[in-house]
Amino acid sequence: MSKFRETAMKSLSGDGHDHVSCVAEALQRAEDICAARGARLTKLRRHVLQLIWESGHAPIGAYELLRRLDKEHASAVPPTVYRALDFLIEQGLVHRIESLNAFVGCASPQEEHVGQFLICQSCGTAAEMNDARIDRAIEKVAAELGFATNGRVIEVRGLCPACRGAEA
Amino acid sequence: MSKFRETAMKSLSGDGHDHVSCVAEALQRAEDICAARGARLTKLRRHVLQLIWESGHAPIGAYELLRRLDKEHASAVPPTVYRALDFLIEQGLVHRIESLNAFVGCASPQEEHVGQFLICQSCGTAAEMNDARIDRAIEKVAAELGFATNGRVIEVRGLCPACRGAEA
DNA sequence: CGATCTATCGTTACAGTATAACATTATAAA
DNA sequence: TTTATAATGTTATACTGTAACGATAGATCG
Repeated sequence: MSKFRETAMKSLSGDGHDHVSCVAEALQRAEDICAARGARLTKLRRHVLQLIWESGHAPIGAYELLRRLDKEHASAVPPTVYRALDFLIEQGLVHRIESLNAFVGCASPQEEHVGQFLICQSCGTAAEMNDARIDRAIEKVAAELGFATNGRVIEVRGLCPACRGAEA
Repeated sequence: MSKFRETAMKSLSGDGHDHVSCVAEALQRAEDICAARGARLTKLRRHVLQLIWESGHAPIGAYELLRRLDKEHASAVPPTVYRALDFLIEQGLVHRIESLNAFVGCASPQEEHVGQFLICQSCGTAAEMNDARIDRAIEKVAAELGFATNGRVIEVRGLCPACRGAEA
């Protein structure tokens, strides 16, 4: 398994990637984190989080979530999903990918971090780098200009190892 | 003048910032670049570019451009402005700010670069860093993961020196 | 020059993304 | 229980972006 895939699919089970367990683990982590904070991971919010993870490490749009939610939640409308997303993002369980208007599960919700993503243009997989060297480089340049940072968007497009190999 | 302002307002005239000249210089640069390439900077495209620069180093949305364009161009509709933006971006004269759905004039359209922005949440000013150290850090991490990069979004939110000072 | 080809622009319609505002229900706290 | 607060339901609408096709204007070539 490539380092890219390892990074994208952090909660891997052994060598392959058992995505069913991966989703289950992500949901369990979310339960634990919310319980510890007294935040309410309601049925609806949990369902949205599950759909995000079931998208398989590829960012998914709000309206696609809405379509999938609709199957078991007839009253779902845009505010339904956007409010759930607001909560999940606030709790650090989900990241928004600005360049795609889409959402992806956070790989390490327990740790403080901004999101730094590598996004494959072919398969759609997004891997969270969260590399301190990149953070430091940015902080350094910002500091040199007297700029106080307060959040950032780091989204790198390109091709993951698997899709590079598969090219004609 | 702070380094941030110097960076944001690269074509500064002396110590202060003569924005009228700044806009004129940006338009002249664009004329030159397009002429050299045989690209057609039409009246419409030039007008949109001018409106972007007249926004004063703060990113401006497509529909706000449309409203301003409308005053002298009654037939303007969304495709009018989006097509002009497509051209300007393709020519490297304008950058899109993904996290704001907005557009800003490129500070150095002659040089090859991706856009790296510091964006003040208070005054809206966007400064282009284009720092090679940040590029290198990102390329390094991507390479370690076997990821071939092909474009990126680097947008740092925060407070510029002037707005930090002005805080209560 | 006139015919032709292509890029640009006009025009209509619509798709996709996101939020405001207020009513209702469920949960927690007193 | 009563009360307060958080969450959800509901309707409507705002904002952002594109598809598709026709009309026009500039370039190219005989």
